[in-house]
Amino acid sequence: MPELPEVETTLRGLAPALSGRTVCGVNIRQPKLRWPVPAELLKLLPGQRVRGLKRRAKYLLVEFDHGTLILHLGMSGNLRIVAADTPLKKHDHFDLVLDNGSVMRLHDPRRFGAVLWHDGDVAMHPLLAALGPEPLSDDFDGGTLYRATRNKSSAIKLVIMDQRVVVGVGNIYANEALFRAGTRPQLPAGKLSRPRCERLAAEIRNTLTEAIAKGGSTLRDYVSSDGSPGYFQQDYWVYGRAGEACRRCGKPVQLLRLGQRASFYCPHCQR
DNA sequence: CGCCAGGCCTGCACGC
DNA sequence: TGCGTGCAGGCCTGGC
Repeated sequence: MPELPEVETTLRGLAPALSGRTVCGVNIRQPKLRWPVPAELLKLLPGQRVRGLKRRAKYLLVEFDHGTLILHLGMSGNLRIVAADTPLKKHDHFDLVLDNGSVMRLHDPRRFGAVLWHDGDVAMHPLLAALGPEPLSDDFDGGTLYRATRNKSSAIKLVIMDQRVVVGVGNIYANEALFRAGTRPQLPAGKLSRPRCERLAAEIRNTLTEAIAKGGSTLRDYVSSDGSPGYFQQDYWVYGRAGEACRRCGKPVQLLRLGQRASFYCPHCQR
């Protein structure tokens, strides 16, 4: 499910349901996710109060007094708040049972997601320590992107998807931001001029911001038992549209592979 | 049946 | 010897 906008939307849906609540139980039905779900959570979490919920890149961080629960949705995960008596579905792997009778439930068919625990400064966790700037913060702008791309021969699309350069840009929004910036995904990153870096950085921000705004309209889905992310209903400029007419110029959208990922672009609108 | 899918870590081979 | 780089593989299920 997630790129950054989906994770952010999930965060906003979960925060009011989780903040201030005390955990009264944990269920680990399937410990084999991306990494093993630590069994110590069964002892650690009950009795602890949720201090707050944050996001770093595509990680959701549930802060407790004695540490942080790190959640990642992988390719196919979602988190919902459900009533305690909600019947289990296939691939409902993990529950955080709260003191008000509700449950935060992780559903993840492909099991590329993660549930981890860290005490101490979570920013020092090995998965988080090397992450680059948040794209919607002041730490990321055209200058950041310009410096990160100097002397790089890699395709610009791979560079903006590199979580050390900027976090949260997945395959869909990388394609979309590059279209909006008029830049071909395969262009060697080091060839981008300063103004083109400014433009691309701005379009990354715009693309993600708009996607979050759209996700907000489906927010209720995250705190009820059904619903799907707004995601599938979105109209993309190029993503998934190989061979179809460019929405701007009408010429066919091209497909190529970069770093084993499908990449879509319009040869006329993107240079 | 084979291929594809929104993520991301690891390991290997290569060229400079 | 070291780096940057580009791949392939792996973890999984499900849909076409």
